Amino acid sequence: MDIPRKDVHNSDTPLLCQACESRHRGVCGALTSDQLLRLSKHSTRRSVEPGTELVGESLQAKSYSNIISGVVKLSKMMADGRQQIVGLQFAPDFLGRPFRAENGVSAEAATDVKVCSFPRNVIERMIGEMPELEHKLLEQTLTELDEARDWMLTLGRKTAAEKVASFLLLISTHAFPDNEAESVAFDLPMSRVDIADFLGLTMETVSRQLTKLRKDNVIHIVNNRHVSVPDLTRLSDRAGY
Amino acid sequence: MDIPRKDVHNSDTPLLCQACESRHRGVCGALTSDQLLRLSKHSTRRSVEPGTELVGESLQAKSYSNIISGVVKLSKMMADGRQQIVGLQFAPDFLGRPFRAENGVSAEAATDVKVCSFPRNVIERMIGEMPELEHKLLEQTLTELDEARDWMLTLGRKTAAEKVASFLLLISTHAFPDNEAESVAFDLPMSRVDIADFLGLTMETVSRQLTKLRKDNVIHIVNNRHVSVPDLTRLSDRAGY
DNA sequence: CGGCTACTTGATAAATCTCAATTGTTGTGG
DNA sequence: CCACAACAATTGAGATTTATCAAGTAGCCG
Repeated sequence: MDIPRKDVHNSDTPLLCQACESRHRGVCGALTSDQLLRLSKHSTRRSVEPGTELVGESLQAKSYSNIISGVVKLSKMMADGRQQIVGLQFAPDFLGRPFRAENGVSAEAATDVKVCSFPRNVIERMIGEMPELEHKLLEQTLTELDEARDWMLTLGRKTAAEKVASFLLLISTHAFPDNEAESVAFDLPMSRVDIADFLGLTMETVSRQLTKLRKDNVIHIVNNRHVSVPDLTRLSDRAGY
Repeated sequence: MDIPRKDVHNSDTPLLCQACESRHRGVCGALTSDQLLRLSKHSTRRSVEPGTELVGESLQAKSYSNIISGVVKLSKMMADGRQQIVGLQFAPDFLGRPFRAENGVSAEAATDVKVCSFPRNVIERMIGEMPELEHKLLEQTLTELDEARDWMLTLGRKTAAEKVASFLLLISTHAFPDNEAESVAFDLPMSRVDIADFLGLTMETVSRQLTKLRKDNVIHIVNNRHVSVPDLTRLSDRAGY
């Protein structure tokens, strides 16, 4: 995106952060240059491929991350293998559960993902010292709670057709948060199986509903992943709003 | 209820709060006597009947509440009347969404409910001044998010039989948070229709699944509302855990 | 081009919903 | 205390939606 501008007045902002697309968004937006410097001493950036587990059993418990780009899926699994995706996270969301062991939620990269990670103890210390940081976290958590509850309505009360339309609408709005136009186009960040696991359906049902939307010209699909929506209002109607 | 007891050592704790069953739980646990005093100057207690709307269009936007006793259901409704209950709240939960207009969630007393309410602006000012209060809110919000995600798994992936068992288990554990015994008995806080709206089912399906659990001696029901569970492990098995 | 995987499509089965009738519970007035 | 009305819950039969199982097709990568 933006190339970092030289800024003498901010020469103490860490280089890594100057180049970060999320510098002013997400939790880092709450930090001063000094604080960023402290944090960046312990931060590491990495890019991961789709399918990489970011929180689970492996490398998670000791670190928190900011999502810089890409989509992360949060999911839960039952003993017999049934799976439910309980949330999608986009940049600049914060990844990781402060003050608590993860509650059986695992996080996995859905697309190529870039994250900036910090050790758990550094973050927790800073949270204790900086009310503003905790405030940002509360805001994000409240947003996630709203989204979770919206999705509960989708899972519990919508038909398969409405669910699939709701999913497409969700991706439309999150891919371009301030899109005002009536049409959009995007790549689906996940497979039919993942979509089914997010909607509480089977892959086949998802596929059939996509076909129906396609036949009704509500959407166009090329190469299975690329979707264009000529009229968001019509999609929204199909989603039950 | 209780008549406030005189307590010389806490003579500066407001009488109202001394008598409050939730004094040391929930968000008030974060407050000192001084702070409680300030808050209690503006607080009002009331008891409401089942069905009373606590947050919605009416008396909500300007106040927050602590639940002192009873069960509150949070729900969402679609334009055509389909309804989904997206959460249940028990004492000493905090009721109301700080820093934000309610996101289409309405709160209604499921049982007889007692609440202690505060004006919005007083709470928001205190939150700004007291990091500890915000921390408590973050903790509660994280807990609610965990519960919402657990329920998403139930809504999306469990069978009707597992859903009904999950509901009974949820009530069992929340009615007696630190029950260690293997059996419990309680009154259901809501009707079959409400249970169906919580589980994303119809009333008839809920009824049939309760009958099945009853015939299998996993539960006993008297007068439609009173349930006893002789063996929580068996119920838990039925819930898919 | 060939092989692998993801996706689509079709036929059938299973779960859940809908509609309708019946039973049970609670509260009221005599 | 009983009879009755009003409401809540159960039960049954049939319709509908979605899942399951089984091919078949398309896109992707060597």
